Amino acid sequence: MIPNKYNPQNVEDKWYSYWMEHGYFHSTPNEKEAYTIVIPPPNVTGVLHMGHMLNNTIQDVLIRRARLKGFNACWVPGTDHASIATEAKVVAKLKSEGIQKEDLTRDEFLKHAWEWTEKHGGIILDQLKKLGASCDWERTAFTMDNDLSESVANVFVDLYKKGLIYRGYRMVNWDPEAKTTLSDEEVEFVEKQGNLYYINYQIEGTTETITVATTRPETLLGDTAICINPSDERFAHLKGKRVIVPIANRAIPIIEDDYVDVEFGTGCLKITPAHDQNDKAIGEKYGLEVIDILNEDGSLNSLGLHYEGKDRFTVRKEIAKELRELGALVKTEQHMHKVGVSERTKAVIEPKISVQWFLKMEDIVKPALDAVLKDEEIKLYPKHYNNTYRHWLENIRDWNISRQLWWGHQIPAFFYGNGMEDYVVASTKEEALALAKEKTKNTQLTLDDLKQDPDALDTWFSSWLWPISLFDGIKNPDNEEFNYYYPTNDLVTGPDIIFFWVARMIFAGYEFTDAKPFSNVYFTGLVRDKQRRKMSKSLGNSPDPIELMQKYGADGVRTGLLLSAAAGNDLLFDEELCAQGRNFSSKIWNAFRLIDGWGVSETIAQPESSKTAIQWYTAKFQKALVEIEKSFEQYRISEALMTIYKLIYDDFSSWFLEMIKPTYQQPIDSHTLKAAIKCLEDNLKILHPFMPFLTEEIWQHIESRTPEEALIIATHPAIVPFDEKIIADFEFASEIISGIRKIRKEKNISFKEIIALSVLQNESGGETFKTVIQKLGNTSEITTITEAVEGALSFRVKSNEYFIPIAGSIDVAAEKAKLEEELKYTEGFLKSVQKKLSNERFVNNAPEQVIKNERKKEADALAKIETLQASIKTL
RNA sequence: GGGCAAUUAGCUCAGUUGGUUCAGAGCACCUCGUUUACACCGAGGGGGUCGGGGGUUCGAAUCCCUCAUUGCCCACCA
Repeated sequence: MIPNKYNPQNVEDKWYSYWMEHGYFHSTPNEKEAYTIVIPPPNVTGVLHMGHMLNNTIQDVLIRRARLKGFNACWVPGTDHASIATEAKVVAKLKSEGIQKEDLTRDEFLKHAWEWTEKHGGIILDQLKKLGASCDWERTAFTMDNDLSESVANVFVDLYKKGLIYRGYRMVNWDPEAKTTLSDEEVEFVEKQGNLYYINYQIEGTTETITVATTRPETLLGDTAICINPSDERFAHLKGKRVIVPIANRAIPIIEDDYVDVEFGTGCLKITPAHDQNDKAIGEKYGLEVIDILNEDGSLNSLGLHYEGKDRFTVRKEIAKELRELGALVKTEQHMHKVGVSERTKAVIEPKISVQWFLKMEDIVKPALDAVLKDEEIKLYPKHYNNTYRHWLENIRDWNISRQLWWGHQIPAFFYGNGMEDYVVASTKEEALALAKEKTKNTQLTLDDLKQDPDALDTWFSSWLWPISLFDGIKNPDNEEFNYYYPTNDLVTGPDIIFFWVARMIFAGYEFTDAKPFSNVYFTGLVRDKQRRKMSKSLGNSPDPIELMQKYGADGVRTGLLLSAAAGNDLLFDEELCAQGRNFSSKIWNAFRLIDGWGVSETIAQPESSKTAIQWYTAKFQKALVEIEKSFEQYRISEALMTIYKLIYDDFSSWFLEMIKPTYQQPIDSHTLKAAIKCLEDNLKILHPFMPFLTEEIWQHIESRTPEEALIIATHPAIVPFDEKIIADFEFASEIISGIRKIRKEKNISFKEIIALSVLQNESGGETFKTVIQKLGNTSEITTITEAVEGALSFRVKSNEYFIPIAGSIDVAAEKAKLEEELKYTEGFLKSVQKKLSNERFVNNAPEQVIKNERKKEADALAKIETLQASIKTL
């Protein structure tokens, strides 16, 4: 009836459906305390990778544990529309069909995008089900759901009214590939080998030249000044003069500013306000003209003269060539520098001046700083992320929230005229009309006169509301669900989105709800391969999670991942880990089969050894429980799992079951069996968060249970006081058993052969386990003796000496050598202890307890030496 | 250029206020074992001068200084 091998494939789907069917994942507010997690929403069209596996396994462990501990556990799943990423995919797909985005209207494009979303969306959520994720699927959300979209619009309007959102003509990051602006956080810097070009500019009206060093010669067409340091003697005579821009043949002024570093390059800088952040600042300071020479796609416009229509990188090469031909290029040098690229498209970012929407950050971050750093309302794990967090918040700049994209939340600003200021901000077009009428005093305005800003909002401008908007806390802040589930408890995510998402959620929490969005943030590490390389599609080093789960079972993969996921460290993934997880499943399965196979007798008495075994395991289990609790408090989840792993593998299977195991084909007494099943069940409960499928399967095999008795909603074992002494005594006993086993092995004595054991006792230890030692060592009753046994094999535990007489001769010389070695070591040990004790300063300064311990060590060593010497003499 | 973290057994990591059990765990490795839950196993075993150097202390993996290496984050030097 019970299969020999545990087969996850047959079991996992069965239990997942069972749990779903009975609504165990679904949560509604009740009298219990809530425990809430919101999922970091994966990209709607994404597929599951190992990072998701780790992340969501941890969340599921936390949620399942909370459920067992009696909380009303609610894990809200969902997906993110991922503006840039999804739009890029749709554009690429259309392109492959010969359709250009530019040829479509916004509505047509969005129709394609929604089709794409519906086709690919949610795959990842189904994959999470395979993992066992116990999300409340009835709450599944999407950042572009109506409610969530309305929340975004409302928040925009609110911030605008508060004066925190403004429209500004600023230098922003331009992605020529995606043709949109990006926030500073979406730009990453990569080191690239480039050239430093030394270019001569002729001083107007002379033949003299001045040399400028630049990495971007193509921007020379947009130059509107040359800048020198006012204290630079070399150029003193050029002050107030003008230079001719090569190729463009325009005259531009030479200006002076301290900003210029005399040491770098030629000490002379060309100023292109349209294409460089610093140049723009200088340009504004000196009222310089702005000449923007680039198109949206990074090609040159008509101001690029004969280079019009050519890409900026092509122009860079060609312009260098032309300058060389003109004799204006003095030299080029290789130059390593950091180049900003788009986090999404990897295109080199172009600084560009344009009118965009910004969110003022200065005030909004204030409560978020204290919440984490001062009040510890929100705790980050590992804690050192506090530093990163602080640094970012203290140096934050205004957030550019507008994107020149269609896929996303369209900005709720409506233009009624062509002027910069001819707009109103409102969450609906109707409200906008009313506002516009009021503002313009023009009652003739109609809806058709209003044109909504075509831009969409940054994706993160919706996800920062996630923990709030999921419970409708923006539009309807007093609703029951929001009051019940919010603030959420734990957030599990990667440190790579600490700025994008985590920090901004904290801002939003305090700004819109006056409360923290969550209490704890657990940052997982990155999943890498064995060689520490990041997992990536291009390297092909990322295993398919679904295949892994088919091979090792979801429980096996979960366990494998978590076993090596030390808190806050990167995880070096190795398929071997999953094998370890699967082996652990088998081990538990077999332990269950053993117990299940025992016949039971109501009449036979409970052996002493079994009684002891149960007392001991009960204590041991409690001790583990305390450790596990502590590990969870610190989010050391891998340590908690390891504690359970060792408890079940070593203490339960290797020791406990062997202690109580009846002789072959004999029944077990009913007391012991009952207790053993109770122990097994407790094991299943604490393991369930990690290995939900296997544990539920065994749980239901043990006896038939009603849906109300399912393991997933069972009651977690409580921590109660336990007997420390019996645990210590077992340690002693286990050393005796090991000693016996070692001798059996060395001398090739079969385990079936009963041996006699006697002890020369100097200290107590292992007494409680007398019958256990007999059973597991297969020895006769242990006799206490007063003199060493001649011609017997011996071993020592602490200062006790144990003897096993064996038939036939023993190798006296070898035994003697062994004993002498042990003696030598003990004498050395004694010497070091005595040296310590004879040091007056040690005796005077060390705490009493420490000295007492040293004295005990000394006494033990002396006793041991005595027994060793006696044994050697006997030989 | 600034900041943070790490460096302990072949690998991945524990090591809480310096002092029993402080040199540990899991995996890997070696030996033996087809014993009646499990070879996806059992029993036993080997393996580290705690990155280098210096200092504080009776005592340092643990505290201080310094150097080295690695990783991460941040920063407008053309």
